[in-house]
Amino acid sequence: MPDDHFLGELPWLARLPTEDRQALAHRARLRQFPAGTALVTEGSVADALFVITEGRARVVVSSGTGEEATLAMFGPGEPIGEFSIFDGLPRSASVIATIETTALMITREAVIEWVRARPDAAVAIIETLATRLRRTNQRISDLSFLDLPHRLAKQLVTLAALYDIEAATINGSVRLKITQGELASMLGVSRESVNKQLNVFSKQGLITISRGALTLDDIRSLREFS
Amino acid sequence: MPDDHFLGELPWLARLPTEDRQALAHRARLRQFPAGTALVTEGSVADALFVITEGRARVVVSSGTGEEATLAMFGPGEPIGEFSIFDGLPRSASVIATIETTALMITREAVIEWVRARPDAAVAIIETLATRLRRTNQRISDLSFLDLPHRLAKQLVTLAALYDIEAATINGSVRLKITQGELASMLGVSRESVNKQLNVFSKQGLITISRGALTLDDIRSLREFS
DNA sequence: GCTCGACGATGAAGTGCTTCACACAGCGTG
DNA sequence: CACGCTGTGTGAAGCACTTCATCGTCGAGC
Repeated sequence: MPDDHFLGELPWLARLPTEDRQALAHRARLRQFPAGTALVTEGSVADALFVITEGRARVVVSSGTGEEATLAMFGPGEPIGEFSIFDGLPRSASVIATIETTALMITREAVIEWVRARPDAAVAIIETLATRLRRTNQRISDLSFLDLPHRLAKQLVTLAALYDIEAATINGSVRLKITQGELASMLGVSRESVNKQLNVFSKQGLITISRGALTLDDIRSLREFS
Repeated sequence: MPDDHFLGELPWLARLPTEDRQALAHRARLRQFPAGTALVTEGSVADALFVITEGRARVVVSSGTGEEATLAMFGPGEPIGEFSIFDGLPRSASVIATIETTALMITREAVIEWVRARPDAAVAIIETLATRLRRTNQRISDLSFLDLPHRLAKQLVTLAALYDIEAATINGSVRLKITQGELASMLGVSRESVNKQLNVFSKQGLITISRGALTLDDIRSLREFS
């Protein structure tokens, strides 16, 4: 049985009584997703909610012509697919594990039933949706106000904060396991542009580039640049 | 006292029992906002939720350098500031009435108290947040996949659908009361670019341009173009 | 062990949008 | 009525990013 301890650590559930969390944990099943596989696929009907326990996943939409844009990145503790659960509409995006990922899966009926009986839980969910909406709005304003160099710097700093929890933080520098193509998809620009700007940062000594990964050497400078 | 009838017509409240709606209406106060005035201002603390009864408002964020981007447009029936109410964080954007607008104002405490006692209401709010999140995500993917002409066409069609409810729909054509500058701010491009593309549409006979307004003459063509 | 695909690097050419500069029309107001 | 403000119209120049083309490199799989 999936541990209730984990659910207890989630900020958005922490203040609920233990018995409530247990009731939810009771109905959850732990599932594994190898890197590159989809937790949910665009267009399908929402039949479950996921909570990542380990790993990382990205939310992607794809255009008609095969391009894809990354809407968000999720790490441990973050719920996925909350809203498709509630409004019953087909999933508006796919969620793909970028690395080996495990997630708690809770069926739609279980969640709805659980929430209906617990107003406080509903408020908790409203809050997560609220912060998500804030983030998304922030992204839109970034897209319209900031140029590539600043968006890239900001994204790197944000990712660093996300990774910080688990990834190796050696001597103030953070290593991000991410490809330039993935970054491009997050920023809404071409892979080549990302590459060129990364090399600029690299020459400034802010980062070092390696295959499939980046090391942020001077996060402070990156942050104040962004 | 603000009418409960109006609340009853809101899709996201319609299925609640009348007494619940009345309880909410009881705590609401009707307020007027002349065109150009702010219902809420960026950075302030959220102390109330608004539901537009008449008029229209746009959600704007402003960059440091005075530019502004429009995140969303809201018409009658749509709740504003739901999430700042719940997460307690300062408002992340301003909401400005584009035309004379009246809205029901309900204090933060009243809403929270009301929701806590009504799980179904919470679910209703979750649903509105969900659809809003969908819209926002859609916007991001539009921003990264579509160029100006297509985004513009799409925006016009969307606005037409919004206005359709109330505005004059004469002979299949819809008149939008909006300036080119406002459109530019919604699309994240310059006013000049919007102007040029509008003239292209105009020469194609799809729209006619007038001061402070547009008339969509061939919505079907616009829609299939977008 | 060799091939193939994914990833990174880089330059040249093209383009979509911006910025700037200005001109003009409608409309409210002193 | 003249003035100013707001909104529209338009061209020239600039630039940020794209597209295309090519190359090197690493790692995985037959």
